[in-house]
Amino acid sequence: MSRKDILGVSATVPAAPSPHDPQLAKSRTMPLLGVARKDRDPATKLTANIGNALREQNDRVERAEEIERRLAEGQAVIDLDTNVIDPSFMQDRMPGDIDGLLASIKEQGQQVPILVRPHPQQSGRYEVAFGHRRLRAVTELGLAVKAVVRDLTDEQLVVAQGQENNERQDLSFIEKARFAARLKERFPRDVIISSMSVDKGDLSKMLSIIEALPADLIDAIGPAPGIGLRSWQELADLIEKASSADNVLERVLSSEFQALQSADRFKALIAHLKPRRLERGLPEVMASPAGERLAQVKQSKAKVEIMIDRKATPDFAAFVLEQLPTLYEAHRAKQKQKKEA
DNA sequence: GGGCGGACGGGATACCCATT
DNA sequence: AATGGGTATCCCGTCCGCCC
Repeated sequence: MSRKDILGVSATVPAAPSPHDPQLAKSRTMPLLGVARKDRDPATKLTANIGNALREQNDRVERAEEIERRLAEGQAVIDLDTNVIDPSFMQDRMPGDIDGLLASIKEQGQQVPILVRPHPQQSGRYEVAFGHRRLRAVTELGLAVKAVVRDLTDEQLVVAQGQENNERQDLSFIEKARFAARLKERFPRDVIISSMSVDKGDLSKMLSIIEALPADLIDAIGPAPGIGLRSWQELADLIEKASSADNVLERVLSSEFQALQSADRFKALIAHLKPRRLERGLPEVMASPAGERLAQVKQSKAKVEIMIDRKATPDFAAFVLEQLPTLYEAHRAKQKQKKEA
């Protein structure tokens, strides 16, 4: 699968704009430090006694130049004060446990930088494209955060955020689905598909699940790692069919449910909502009058599956197959008789 | 009899395609 | 765009044969 290397920080294809890059040529202000570049012509140098204030200013210019040089080389990782960083306008992850991350950063420092962009409305501030959890951990530890700064459009920001999530693959299905639903409020489907690397069919299902399930119910269940599309779809179907007396949300918020892990909470809810085995119709297991297990029967709207255990009744399966055409003929004859009657 | 490793099957998910 | 369904793949539990 080919992905846009929007970050320009890929190990194999480093983004290294040329010095004539129009992007660089036009950036004569330095958003990283909020200062404008002063041309250091000889006349400036002659004012040797210009005082500490100007010297400090030039120091900042030097540092900004260094940062811009490293940015141009696609490898700039800078330390930023966490107070000047805002979360992405597009939240993706439900609040979760960051203890492991905290311990790792405490021991080894922040190994992987976060990606930020200059805040589109407030100069001197930044917005996170990805690395929200790392930012939280570093903030809790009271450290400066290592960050890569990129000028990103809204679209690029969410694509970057989505791609990072996909590469980590630790976002649960429902978190991805919610992220997709949030993206849908602002972006066309093709942007969402490219951001999240999802199939359009799956995207459609994700969005319908989010529409079908009350937001507070999803919050109460939590991220439910390991629970995928089909399970959530099953829940949405069950919720739709649930009687009004069945106060599902209340049930999930009960202390009994909340004591469980998120995924177990989900499973418990499914078990709670699933109709008990039907009294009517064919039994799940067909048995002979003597109690011998003959076959297992699964029924759905579209089909009936009969599974015969070859070990238990070795010749029975072959016999049934052999008899099917005869049975069908008998069935047709019966239908014919009914019509004529 | 107990322990171990490979084969196997079932369940769940991801990916994909066809149809409406 | 929505929906339904098929296939591939992975994971996990169970079974079975082999060895000690």
